Amino acid sequence: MSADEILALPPLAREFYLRPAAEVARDLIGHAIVHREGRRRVTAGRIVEAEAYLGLADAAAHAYRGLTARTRVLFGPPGHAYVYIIYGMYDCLNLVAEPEGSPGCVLIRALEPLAGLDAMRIRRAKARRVEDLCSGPGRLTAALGVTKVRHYGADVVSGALSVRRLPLDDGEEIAVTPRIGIKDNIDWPLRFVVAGSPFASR
DNA sequence: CAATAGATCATCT
DNA sequence: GATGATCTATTGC
Repeated sequence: MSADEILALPPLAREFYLRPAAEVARDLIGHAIVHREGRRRVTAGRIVEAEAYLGLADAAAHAYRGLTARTRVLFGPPGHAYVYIIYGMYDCLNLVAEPEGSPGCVLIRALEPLAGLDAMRIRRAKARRVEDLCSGPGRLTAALGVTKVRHYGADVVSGALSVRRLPLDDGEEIAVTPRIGIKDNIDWPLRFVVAGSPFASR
């Protein structure tokens, strides 16, 4: 897809995020994450994998232990980016859902690259195949140039980092599984993936 | 192939 | 001071 085509897609409205996190996570599958860096430079990918984190009711969620300096934006209004660093090295991108005060969110786990593949290959020099560019939470942020310092709290409805409307292809199905890499509530079915997508993480 | 170790630091106890 | 919503390289079958 060309940068112009991507930028012509309408952003998802704030009301989209104003629902339970699990619902938002499921409906987010297929839509595009777009990072506009400067006038013509665009990196973008289609969400093929996402997980819901339920906040105060979910021991696996960062917000479970309440409001801290790190989790501040989770408790704020929906449609914003919650970016955190994991294992001292990797930035992970979440989208805040649910009304202000209710800290549900959606972790973006994998993208299918759509635009700016050249920039992605430079930032992810170790990835040999296209399928490896964005197939993991730490990978997609590296590929898109999303970081905590630049994007913590960013408004994804109107800002340089946005989520835009892109329908699922005919025949595509969404599979539901337990979440990955957590220790609590490991059986909750809150991970959503485009069934059979080669761009999902393991 | 699968299993595992090492990298590296913000965050919370 | 311990612990991660991870990724990569390496070892061993």
